[in-house]
Amino acid sequence: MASETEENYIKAIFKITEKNQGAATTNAIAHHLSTSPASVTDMLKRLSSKDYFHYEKYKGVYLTSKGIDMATQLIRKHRLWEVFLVEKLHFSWDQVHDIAEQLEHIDSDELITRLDEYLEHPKYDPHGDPIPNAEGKFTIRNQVTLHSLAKNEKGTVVGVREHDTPFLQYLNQFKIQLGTTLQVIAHIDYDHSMKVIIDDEVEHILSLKACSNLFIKKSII
Amino acid sequence: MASETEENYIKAIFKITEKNQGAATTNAIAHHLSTSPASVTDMLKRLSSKDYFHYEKYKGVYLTSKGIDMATQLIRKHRLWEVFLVEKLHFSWDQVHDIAEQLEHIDSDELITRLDEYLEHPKYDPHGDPIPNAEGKFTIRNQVTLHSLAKNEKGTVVGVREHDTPFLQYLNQFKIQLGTTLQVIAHIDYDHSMKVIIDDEVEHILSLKACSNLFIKKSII
DNA sequence: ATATATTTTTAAGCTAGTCTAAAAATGTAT
DNA sequence: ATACATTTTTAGACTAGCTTAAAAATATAT
Repeated sequence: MASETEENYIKAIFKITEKNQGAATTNAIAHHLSTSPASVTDMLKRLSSKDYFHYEKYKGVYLTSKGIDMATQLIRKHRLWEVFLVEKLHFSWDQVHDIAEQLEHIDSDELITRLDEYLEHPKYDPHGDPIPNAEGKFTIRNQVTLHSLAKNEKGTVVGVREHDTPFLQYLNQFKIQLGTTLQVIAHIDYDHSMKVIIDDEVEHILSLKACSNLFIKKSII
Repeated sequence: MASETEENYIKAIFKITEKNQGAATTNAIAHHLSTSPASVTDMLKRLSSKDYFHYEKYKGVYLTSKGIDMATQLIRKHRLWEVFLVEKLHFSWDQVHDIAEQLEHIDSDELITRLDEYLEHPKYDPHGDPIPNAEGKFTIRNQVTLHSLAKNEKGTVVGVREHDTPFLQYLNQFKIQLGTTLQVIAHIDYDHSMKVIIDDEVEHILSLKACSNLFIKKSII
């Protein structure tokens, strides 16, 4: 059985390669796990016998299918727990990450099977991220960033790119959550911010940063 | 923050002293945690600076009120998770111990507060053990062992002394669970087993061992 | 009270995971 | 192509937690 640390390394490598296309570098892993590059090198060497990834000195690392499987199951567990925390225990979407980070390491297949069933097989977590099924398959969805919408185009919030508390609380403040409808009033050239109507009611200006981190499903108008 | 190992030591000491009246010995702790006596001595020495217990060479160990608080909170978390697993995820009472053993180490006060509320503040876990409230107070109940009931006396199953799977499955086989009513037909002198009527329907013979591990709330007849 | 058995502690050493500091390799700019 | 900057690896050392084997202390039986 893999240790918690081991699992965190595999998940970090998965997330980095997913974002960067190409091998996960020592520095990137160290940064992701808030540890030193020396510790990472050390760990990569020690774990490379377990066939979760290929490691060659100075070349970074990429997961084998065994490693991808493990990472996918961890993501499944993390996201199911997040659904539980929000849907059943009424946490808000900015409070659940750290707790799910612990819960994802609980070791019981039966538990996850039953939790998934209890939650009625959710396809997306409270941030709109897809939850892989027991076979590791993600449900892909048509989505674009708010920023890419043209003037007058309309859509529904289906996800957020970043999960950090400040961003989520910024959205809370505008009452923007999953399912909120947004319509573009204007692109402001000066700073690339956008004027939008939220839920057909109030008008607000959202920053470039916020607009590129909001995932939207376009409405057919 | 206390490590998982540390928490397990404190809980072990609590359970041993609770059962034995008096200090928890090195051997007893080692046995409880399936580790060597040498490891225990080592750990007791290292942890004794943290004020969870008093330690004197060759004298065993007993918890301070700080240690008792920690143990009580751990027991609270364990038992609340067991209720969740049985009530919400429909595990049976013989399947939940190992999973709760992991879940009890999740570190979040808010999580436990909300879980307790979600479960509607249960007073007892699926084995009939009392769940301490947030202040650490246990709800005591009038109970006796089945073995102590006299001929013709009647009562309701409210708890089990041992939680091991074989015993719980032995009870499943007779459809004995929390709430089941039992009436004593006869004490059998030869081996101290008992003849009982289960839920006013079927008659069975239960062994001495089983009878001393079943907690009963007597009915007023 | 002495011998024997049991319990506890000490000593030495192992693994997982971490660190800092220095050395080596790689990448980049002129 | 050389010099400089960055990244990665190596080396040595630390902590938490564990082990076995032997020594010391305590308990028990005659």
